[in-house]
Amino acid sequence: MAQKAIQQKRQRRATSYDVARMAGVSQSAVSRVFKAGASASAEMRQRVQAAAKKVGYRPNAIARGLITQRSNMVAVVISRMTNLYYPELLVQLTREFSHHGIRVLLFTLEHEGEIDSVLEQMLEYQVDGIVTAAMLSPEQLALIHEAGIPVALYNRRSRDGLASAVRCDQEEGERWLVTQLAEAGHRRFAIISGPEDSTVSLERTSSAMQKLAELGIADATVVGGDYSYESGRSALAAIVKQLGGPPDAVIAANDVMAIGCIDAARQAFDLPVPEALSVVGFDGVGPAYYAAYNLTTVRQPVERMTQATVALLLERIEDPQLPPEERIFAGAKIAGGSARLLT
Amino acid sequence: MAQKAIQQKRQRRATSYDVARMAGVSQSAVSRVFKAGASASAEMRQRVQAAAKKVGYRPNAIARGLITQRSNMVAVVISRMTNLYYPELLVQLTREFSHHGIRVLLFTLEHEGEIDSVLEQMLEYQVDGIVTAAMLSPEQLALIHEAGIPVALYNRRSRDGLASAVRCDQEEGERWLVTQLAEAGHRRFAIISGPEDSTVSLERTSSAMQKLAELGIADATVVGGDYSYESGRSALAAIVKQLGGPPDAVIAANDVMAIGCIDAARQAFDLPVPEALSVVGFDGVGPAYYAAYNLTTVRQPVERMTQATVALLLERIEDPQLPPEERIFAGAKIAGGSARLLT
DNA sequence: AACACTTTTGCAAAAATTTGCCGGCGAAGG
DNA sequence: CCTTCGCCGGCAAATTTTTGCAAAAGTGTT
Repeated sequence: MAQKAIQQKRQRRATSYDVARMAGVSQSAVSRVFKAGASASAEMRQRVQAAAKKVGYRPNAIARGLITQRSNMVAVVISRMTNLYYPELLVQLTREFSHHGIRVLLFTLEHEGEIDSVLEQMLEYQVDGIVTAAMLSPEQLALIHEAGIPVALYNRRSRDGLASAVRCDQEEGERWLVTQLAEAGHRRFAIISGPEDSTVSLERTSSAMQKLAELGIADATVVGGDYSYESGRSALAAIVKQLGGPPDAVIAANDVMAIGCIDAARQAFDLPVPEALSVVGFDGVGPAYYAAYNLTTVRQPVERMTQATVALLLERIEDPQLPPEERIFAGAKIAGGSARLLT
Repeated sequence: MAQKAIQQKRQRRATSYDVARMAGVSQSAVSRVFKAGASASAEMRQRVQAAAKKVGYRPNAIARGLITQRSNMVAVVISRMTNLYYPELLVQLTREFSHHGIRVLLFTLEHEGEIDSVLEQMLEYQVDGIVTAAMLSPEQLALIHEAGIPVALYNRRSRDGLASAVRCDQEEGERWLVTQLAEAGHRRFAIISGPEDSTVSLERTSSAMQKLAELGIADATVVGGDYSYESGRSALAAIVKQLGGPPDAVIAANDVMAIGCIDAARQAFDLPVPEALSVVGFDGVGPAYYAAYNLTTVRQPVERMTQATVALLLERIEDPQLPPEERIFAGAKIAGGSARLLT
């Protein structure tokens, strides 16, 4: 009743032992040949590499991770929104990390509640570090800190100094936008905010309002959006309704809503932009530069920010004693054409 | 000369042994408690879980992967373009995989050459499967197949039957677009293609040309683009120059170039769209629906496609004997308003 | 040839799990 | 009371590497 051939379910991958046997050396010799700075004679190197090529040997990163206590993986956590508004972020992060021999384990968040399970998973996988563009609670940060894993927050403030942070100076950006608008004579302002649970949106809107107040403009109308195009459109309708007419300027918490607002102004309200209504955004995403919008906005220097994120995290992986650090980048001020400005 | 305190560089994580000692059971008992369907008495389960919580124990996925020969990770390979044009893809893939207890190891490609090193890395990390939205050469596919790792191609044809594939029926989509345009009376056609090394673009343009030929329209002008907004703009200029005037309709290989083309038409050439020029795209990305463009296009059913991708791959991870499969999804036909169509 | 070196290489332990096997134990059946 | 059965839990092997230690081999100097 013997089976014709016992089909191995998955052919065994060649291990360093196989290579060693074939090359007539010890297993540790094989290991040393594949380890960068280890000592091995030219001849042995030769023999081992030949044998390795023949059997298609490749060191097993999992086993290496187990013994060295370094997985060479970092976790990157993004939310749906993050990816939608900075599609480049992931590509750049991944590329930058890979230049340093680090792989990216990706986690995405749909709802806030998911984060605990995601956190659990990251820790199980022994990631060497964590980059997060989503909100972590102080408890969660503490848990990670406890585990001795360095964290870099992307576009979030590090409240309790347990994590490094890289962010764009949104306050300065909003102040610039408001100042420019005010100097050009705009008086009736409306603000379209982002989702309530977005700290990014909160910071942008409150910075704008603060600057408005400083300039003696206190009665800006605020309506809530959710960062989406559609919400930018409907926000303008809500604003017009509340004000009984169009404002002079709309400050949107991101570019996509600003674009929605512009489309609504032109289409639904017959308000030419910027002649009858100025609209400004924030981010500097691709569509902001489309000729139809040519947005007045502040662009985040995503590339420099990701580089800083990676650098900060790698330093702290090398030396866990290093204290957290915060790096703030000025946004690029884009005058654009969606707002009437002086000069 | 003794140091005050030997600072441990990274506090040792608790292992199953620690938990076992604390709970007064064997290490294998701990393992069984954390393994889903394993037998363990209620009392022991209790004790172990209490001890685990106390010391903050978490199973080590790396060690587990080593012994079970399953990393529970899949590699996802995207290129810069992929991410820029389907920012949702990654989020959805990751979410879908995570529902099945699988983590995503992300690899991004900048240049074609990188893929060999990336491939090497994926194999070293013992991924259970691979999803790629970038081109793999037959040799590379063969190499992966050799290693016994199932592959799912996203929006690519599986040429030699070594990999499963999920794709959008671009041919049918382009034929629909061309037919609609022709029936509405357009005669002078221009095509903006994508990058030369994009199989996606190649398929789209050649399908469109083929259908044009079928309808007796043979002399469509083709100019090359690179999928970018800017290239859509300049492509229109090139077309007008070549034709000595505007065509009746432009078929762009993707939405972003279609948008660039529309902006160029309106701004640089004073051609109202769709009155003086019809423009169609492909993909159904976010900006395509902005009121300023309201693109006539074919939308890829990204969500259903990612679900199919994940399902296909998981099946083949469970049972490597399963033959590759190809799943083709019809695109959603969006009549839009950037082209003059009948009805 | 003896000595003091350095470089190379093998041995074996260690990393944290999973899992086959087997013994113990209580319950059920005869 | 003795078997039989099933469940539970311990033992120990296995997974693939890295690396400290020590032996071996090589180099150069007197």
